[in-house]
Amino acid sequence: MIIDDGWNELSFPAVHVARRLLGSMLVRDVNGERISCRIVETEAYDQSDAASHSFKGITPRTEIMFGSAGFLYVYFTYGMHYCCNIVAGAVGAGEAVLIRAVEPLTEFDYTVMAANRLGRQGMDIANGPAKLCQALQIDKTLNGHDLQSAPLQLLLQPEIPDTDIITTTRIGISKAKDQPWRFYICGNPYISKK
DNA sequence: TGCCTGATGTTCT
DNA sequence: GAACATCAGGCAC
Repeated sequence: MIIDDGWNELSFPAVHVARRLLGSMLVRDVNGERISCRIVETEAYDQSDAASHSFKGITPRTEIMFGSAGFLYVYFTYGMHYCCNIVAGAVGAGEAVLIRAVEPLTEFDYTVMAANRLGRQGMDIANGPAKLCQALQIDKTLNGHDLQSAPLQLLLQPEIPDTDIITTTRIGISKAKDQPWRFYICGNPYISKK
């Protein structure tokens, strides 16, 4: 099923896809409820990148990253957090885009996400890769999930103008820190703090 | 506001 | 056995 004519763009390089995904929507069905949110911050990773899980080649964990674009790569980190990526690039390229922050679209979405975050309030309910996974109840059971289908769908939206996108170096990593591969929507209050 | 630290499981060497 | 694409709480200033 083709949701959007732009879907094929996901097989472009991760740096392109990371920008393209800004403003797109994620729709999550969980516990009989539907949460909709907008992607406002991303980071690109590819195989040439020492900070990327794919840097050392295919392992049982990273094989999803080397698969088809448009699938979800979920990994567990720091013993207590999940982070989610959208696979990008050609098959075998080992590229992905880390979703760092989303914003709820409606009051209802905000309420459900805040509840998933154990009642946390304000702008920090999903402004971090582990936070948004908690808010949207994304865990390893969704690793390898096709984002064209429920219970988690990616809906591509018209491209955000370059003038509204801020590009910076990535945060929260120890290797390849200088790559300017973090992107967020200018002025959005839901992005990460660092 | 900013720094420090504890919590914790998976992955890889 | 160490590293890790993190987060939240506590403390000093």
